[in-house]
Amino acid sequence: MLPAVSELTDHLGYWLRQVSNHVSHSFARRLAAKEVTVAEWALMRMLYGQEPMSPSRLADRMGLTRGAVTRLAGRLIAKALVVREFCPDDRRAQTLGLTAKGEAFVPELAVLADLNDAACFAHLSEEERRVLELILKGMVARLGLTAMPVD
Amino acid sequence: MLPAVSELTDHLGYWLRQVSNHVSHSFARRLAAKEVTVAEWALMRMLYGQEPMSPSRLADRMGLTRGAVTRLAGRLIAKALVVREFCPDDRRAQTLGLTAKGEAFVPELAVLADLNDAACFAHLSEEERRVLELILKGMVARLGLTAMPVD
DNA sequence: GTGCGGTAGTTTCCTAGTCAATCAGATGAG
DNA sequence: CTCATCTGATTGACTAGGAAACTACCGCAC
Repeated sequence: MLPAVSELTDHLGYWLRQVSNHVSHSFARRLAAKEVTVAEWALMRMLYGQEPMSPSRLADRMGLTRGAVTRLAGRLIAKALVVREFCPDDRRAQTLGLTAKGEAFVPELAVLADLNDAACFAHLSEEERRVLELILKGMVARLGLTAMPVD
Repeated sequence: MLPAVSELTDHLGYWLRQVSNHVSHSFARRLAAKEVTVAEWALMRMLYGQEPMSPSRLADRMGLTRGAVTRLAGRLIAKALVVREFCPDDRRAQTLGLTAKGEAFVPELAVLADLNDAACFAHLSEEERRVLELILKGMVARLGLTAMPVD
């Protein structure tokens, strides 16, 4: 007889992951129609309405390594959505900002984010949404999470 | 003046992802101490206490492609945690099952899963946990999710 | 001014997925 | 029978990220 072992479904983490994955994949599919990935969206949204920002700062905020941001920024620059600018006063440093094209694109993508969230949580009652938000925000505060999740 | 655009933090999906990522990464770190990845754990847990099962079936249940399962199984076979057996009646087909070593390992890893879940949700009240579970399970049912989340 | 430690960004190598092409074997229509 | 078609598994090409080594540069102690 095998030792009894907890079921995967005994864990809240299991259900959380299941739902979170669904929401993210659903969003990824919507973004794909505009040929944008979730990470690209996240970076662009970070820059929207902000002063241009260093890759390191973006890496911190997005919870990515600097290497990942180098590559991600490279892809966005190739699409002419982001510009890299070198700092005159510190020749190591650079700054990333949205191009006009990128800036015009963000509101369009934000609509998809709104739609996705609305669709995914549509069947929850107002009360359920409120409670879920409270619990999740409470956990983030308690766990001391600061970086924005990309993966 | 730029068009106003919803904040990332306006979306429930944002908070969900943040928490879900934390829980998963925390679990991944625990598993790493035993040199196991989350995907490896998931596959082993699928096989525990079951008849050996085809890679295709595992792929369906885990929400991975068959190609991914081929590779994942390869890694577990290399660690002698899983065995591949060829079906005598259909020479295309095979079946994956736990080795004795793999079977003995699962309960040990299940403890880590329990610990992780307990730690991550420790500060929620009994009531909050109950409500969270209800909401998440309701969403899974509503969204018709069946595959187990791995990524 | 020289050199040393720290910092900014890049690059290389690795892991782990996907998708699509492929191979081998089963199966059924004629 | 036999051949087209379907199915199970594998493989190759590609994507995206992490870790750590590497490059270039700043700034400070002396």
